[in-house]
Amino acid sequence: MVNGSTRIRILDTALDLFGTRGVATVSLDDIADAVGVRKQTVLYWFKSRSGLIDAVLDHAADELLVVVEAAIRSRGDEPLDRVDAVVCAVFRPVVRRPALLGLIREVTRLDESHINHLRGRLSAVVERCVSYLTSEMEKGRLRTCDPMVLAGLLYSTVSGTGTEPIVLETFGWEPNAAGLRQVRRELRGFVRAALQPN
Amino acid sequence: MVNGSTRIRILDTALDLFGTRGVATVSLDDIADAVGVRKQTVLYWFKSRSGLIDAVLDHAADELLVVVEAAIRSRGDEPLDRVDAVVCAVFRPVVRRPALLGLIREVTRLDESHINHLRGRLSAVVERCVSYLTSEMEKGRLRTCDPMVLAGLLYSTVSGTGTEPIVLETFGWEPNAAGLRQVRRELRGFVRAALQPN
DNA sequence: TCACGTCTCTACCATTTGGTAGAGAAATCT
DNA sequence: AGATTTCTCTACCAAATGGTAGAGACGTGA
Repeated sequence: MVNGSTRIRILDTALDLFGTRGVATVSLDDIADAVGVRKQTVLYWFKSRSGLIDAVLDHAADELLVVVEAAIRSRGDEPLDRVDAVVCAVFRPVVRRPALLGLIREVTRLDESHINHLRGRLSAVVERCVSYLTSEMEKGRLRTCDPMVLAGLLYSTVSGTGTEPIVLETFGWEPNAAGLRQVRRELRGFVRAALQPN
Repeated sequence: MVNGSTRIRILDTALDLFGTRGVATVSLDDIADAVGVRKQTVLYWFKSRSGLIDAVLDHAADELLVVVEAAIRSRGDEPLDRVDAVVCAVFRPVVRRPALLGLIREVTRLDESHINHLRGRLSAVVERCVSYLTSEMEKGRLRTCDPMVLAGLLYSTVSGTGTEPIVLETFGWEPNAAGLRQVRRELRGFVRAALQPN
């Protein structure tokens, strides 16, 4: 019988640490300590630090894909509603699992092999989003612009909002449940306004 | 006479490395090598790594403040134009000095003392922006919403777009001069649409 | 019972890191 | 000229890091 529990606990803990503190600042010892195990146990389950990183990225991509796919299918025909659903879906981990988006954002700091690894996992959703935006623009139901860059802008806005509480605090925001609801409300309004057909 | 040249070269190089590769992944040796000097020379000019980080943050804040202040004053009365000018101003370093925004974004990965240091340097502009947005909303010349959170959203959108070329590439974007102009055009349109009074 | 695979451990290693101590060259001041 | 300050260097060091080697505990199937 394969004992998955230790492996999964390592994966979960690593995701949290990588996502909140940044991949580069987290050592194998940090992860092992947090799990309550020795570093060599981590290296038993994952053959190197680099292998662990890839596994954690997979883990994160899985979580994110499930969430997004569900949201894309959820609501009716109107594109503004559908984008809104995706925004809400992506924002949910901000509350429930702050490390998730933080980890995705780490992509800029990883080296090429890890970047390509993650890209491979996410490219399907990305393409779906872009082609969806394209078709809705052609129907005149979204503000006309470059759908590819628009997708990037949407990503930046949502992920930035979710991963940079410190910046929001600088703007005077208070990090609590009410504050988060407020941010989500404004985020939805912002995106809706930005996409409104003209 | 104080020889500023070595000090300044260290500061500039450190800003570039910290901003592009992330503060945590850059060692004093990396910086020294890039400057063409020994690590101990770096430690002569800055009493510790932490001190260097603060100095680099100051350096970055200075550059950014000049740019933003000029833009705020530049254009006429219409708030959409003025915000547009600031967006363009902040986007300029993306081309000219990509590390600058990247470094500011590193704030989430720094420890509290550095965060507060940077906050102190930027709080004045931040407050000005928020109170400007507030007053224009009251006059009905911007879409009404929470100005504080809006400022954060604008920051996220612009900085994310500028600092995550890798993500944009995943969306199919090509990183060259034409691509950057395209991104800037879309960014301006996006922000304008999002702020349009309703 | 015995062999085998699973799982975590102790012990160790080479490399890299931030940082200290202090020497020596060169410019500047008296 | 002699003294002092400015600047960069060589030579170290202790701690932390990713990784290897291999032992021991444990359960399972033959």
